[in-house]
Amino acid sequence: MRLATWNVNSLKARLDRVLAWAADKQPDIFCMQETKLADELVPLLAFRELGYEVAHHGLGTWNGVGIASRVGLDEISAGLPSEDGWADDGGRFVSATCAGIRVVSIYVPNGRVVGSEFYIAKLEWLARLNAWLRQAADPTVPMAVCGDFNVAPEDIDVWDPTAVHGATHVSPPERNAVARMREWGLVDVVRRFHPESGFYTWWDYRAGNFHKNIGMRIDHVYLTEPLADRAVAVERDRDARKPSTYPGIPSDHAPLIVDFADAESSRATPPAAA
DNA sequence: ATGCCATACGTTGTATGA
Repeated sequence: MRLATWNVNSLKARLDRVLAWAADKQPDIFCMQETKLADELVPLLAFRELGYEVAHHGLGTWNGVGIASRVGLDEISAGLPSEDGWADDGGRFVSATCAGIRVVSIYVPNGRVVGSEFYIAKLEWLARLNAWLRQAADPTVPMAVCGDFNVAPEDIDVWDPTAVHGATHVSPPERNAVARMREWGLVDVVRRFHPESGFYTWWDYRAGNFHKNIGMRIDHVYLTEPLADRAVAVERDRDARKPSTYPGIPSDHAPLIVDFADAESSRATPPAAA
């Protein structure tokens, strides 16, 4: 079972590349962010040709998140709910159950500049996500929260912690919010498999930053323990960030891929050979 | 390293991103 997540930076502009990549990498569950599409403009037929159903939440122009699955797509929920009835209607949260896994695709607000109204809104959104975890989710149930968190959890996740524009993505309140997600019971599975520094998922388009590895690790796959225990490999597909590998211009983000052992294969006693 | 790029919207520019 293969799970992937990718900030595609416009599914409209990136469609050929995304489809070619999916056909090549064959994710069973494929979370996308920044589709920049309204729900009715999602190219469902193109995904269906590859065997995927798609759940999507987006208003168009900005944001937009989706989950493509070829292992079932049930209990679709769009928008981040909260106790007071507030829900994200900006296209930043969609969830569905796929092959017994609760899958969540998120696009956390950017925040722009520390202290700005956008930064406050980012912290509020992350607080609501934490509240949703504690109210509506269960750390003993297989769940994957995937997407563009717009937070680099540690200094090793950014090329220069002092140089980040406006100091967002690295500020203590943002990092604390993501730490609270881990404290609740989510595992940073990419870190578990790749403790090295400089394992980035985003590089600015400008100034050759990709080739100089001037970037940040801001896209994440956070798993509850029962699912993290099944993970056998984690790949960050740096090739997908290169112009030459797939059709069209690359996104400024690289995809993450997590491979899992089948639920049955973790049994203590393997099935008898046929 | 305050944008040299890329996107959307819409029209030769502005807003946004991280």
